[in-house]
Amino acid sequence: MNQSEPPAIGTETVDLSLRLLEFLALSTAPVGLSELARQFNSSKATLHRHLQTLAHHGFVRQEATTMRYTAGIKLFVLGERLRERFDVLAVARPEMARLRDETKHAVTLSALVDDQVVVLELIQGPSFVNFGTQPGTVLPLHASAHGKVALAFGPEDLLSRCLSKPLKAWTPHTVCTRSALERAVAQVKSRGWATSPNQVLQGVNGLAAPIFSHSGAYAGAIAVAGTVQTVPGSPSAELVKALCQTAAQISRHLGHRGK
Amino acid sequence: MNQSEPPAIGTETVDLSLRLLEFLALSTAPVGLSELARQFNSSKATLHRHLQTLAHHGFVRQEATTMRYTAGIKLFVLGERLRERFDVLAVARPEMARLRDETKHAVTLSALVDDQVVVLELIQGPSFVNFGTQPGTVLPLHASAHGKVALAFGPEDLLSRCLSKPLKAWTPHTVCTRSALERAVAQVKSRGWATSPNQVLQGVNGLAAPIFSHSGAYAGAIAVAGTVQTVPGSPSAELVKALCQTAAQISRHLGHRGK
DNA sequence: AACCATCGGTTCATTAGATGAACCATTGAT
DNA sequence: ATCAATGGTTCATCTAATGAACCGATGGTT
Repeated sequence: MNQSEPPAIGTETVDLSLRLLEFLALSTAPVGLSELARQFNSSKATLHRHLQTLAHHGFVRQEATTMRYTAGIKLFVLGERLRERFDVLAVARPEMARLRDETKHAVTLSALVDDQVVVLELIQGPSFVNFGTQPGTVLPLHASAHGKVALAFGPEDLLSRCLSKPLKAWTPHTVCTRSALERAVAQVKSRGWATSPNQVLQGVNGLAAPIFSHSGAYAGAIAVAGTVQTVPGSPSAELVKALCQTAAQISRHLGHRGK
Repeated sequence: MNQSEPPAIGTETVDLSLRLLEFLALSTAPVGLSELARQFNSSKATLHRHLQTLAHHGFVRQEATTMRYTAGIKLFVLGERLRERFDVLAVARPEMARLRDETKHAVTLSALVDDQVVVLELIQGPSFVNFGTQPGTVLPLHASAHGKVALAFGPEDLLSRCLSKPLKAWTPHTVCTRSALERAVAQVKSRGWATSPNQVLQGVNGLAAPIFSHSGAYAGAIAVAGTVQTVPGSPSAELVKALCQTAAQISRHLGHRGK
């Protein structure tokens, strides 16, 4: 991440600040000035000024006691604002809650943003085990149920673009050969839903179905999540039906007409 | 926001980019390059380069069709990461869900970050009316139930700092004189909970109670929200009890000992 | 068709301003 | 007492951010 420094598109100064901001947002613990200077092999003076600016805008905050730096609350506040912009969310939420009550599973909603599958909402299951992916998570296209639905029903060229990059094997069971993925996507396309048993994490599974907008374009997906016991790789007809009906209902609310 | 340009702390270039980013995040519609150049009375070339850099990092994205700019998904992704850092949230969530089921009201959780009351989580009520403040919202200290709890149980000097700035009257009923607020906070302190009927919005009310961490420090507050009919300014003893017991339970989970 | 006013984007000479080596003042461990 | 850290600051140097002027497209208006 450091010694290469190949591209640095646009304004270099801003580039540094953004890398700095992202670094702090992803660090779990507060980081000191010198440590940061080392990480970015830049001078302390430079980073100090950058941090000042970031802090002045609330993007970064400095712990009063240790003088170390953390990401600030502004990032969270602005991020939440953005979420609202995905109008799928507003119409999907009540339906997701109903599906949760009906199936007793956690329900997640994803959308495709810049070729990335992003989790927008998680409705927790009634049990106390905290299943499901947190909002903001970016899911792999080839291994998650959400991702495979996106590949099947999203933009035409998404699959080819996905195949142009190496497919990471998250578990020994992850499908990561070109032909196997193509077959899997074809299956998803024909039956209208996707599962991903043991694909990203041993023992967990997702069952996802697509949502379409008024124009017929792919708008996202909803999924129920659980263990391979509760949500098997070959799920019960009732569960599939409940999921697909909810997805269809959301699509209808978005103005999608007919099958 | 433009012609004054008084301070510009730290690196000026970064300052511009951050203002740009925030502007885009708060705009509801995509904005064009020229429009942005006008807003920031800066040249198109400059803004273009800034936008390039922001886009390269995913903080900004350009609509393919209109060429206009919007805030990107990165802001949301990073923001969600931040939320996890507030460990109150993880332990509070199941308790909040229970309180919701028990009281049939929406339940919100707030924390104090840099003297700001920020809503971290909203558990929707069972009804379909979408009450409660969305996560990411910043609440006023003097007018919200969350805020008054923070004033009563948060840092010592918070009240004085709050009083040093003018108190905005959100409604005709908003308490915004120094003495009235001091009295209100004293009352909250003595009885352990706060309400805010008609304080920020006519007809709505909140009922909040504090959460304390293992060290005894103020960790945040939970509140139920509703109309003044369902959550009256003088709420029923049962409702207060349910709220306070839940808050105490969360405090206990955080390691808080005794009263 | 010709016109004009936009739009997003690019070029390049000028100089503002970002940079880092060297510098404090503290702190804590040895 | 020493030493190596820490966060923070200063200032001369020269990188690199800047904006006027430019291009090619687009879309109304006349």
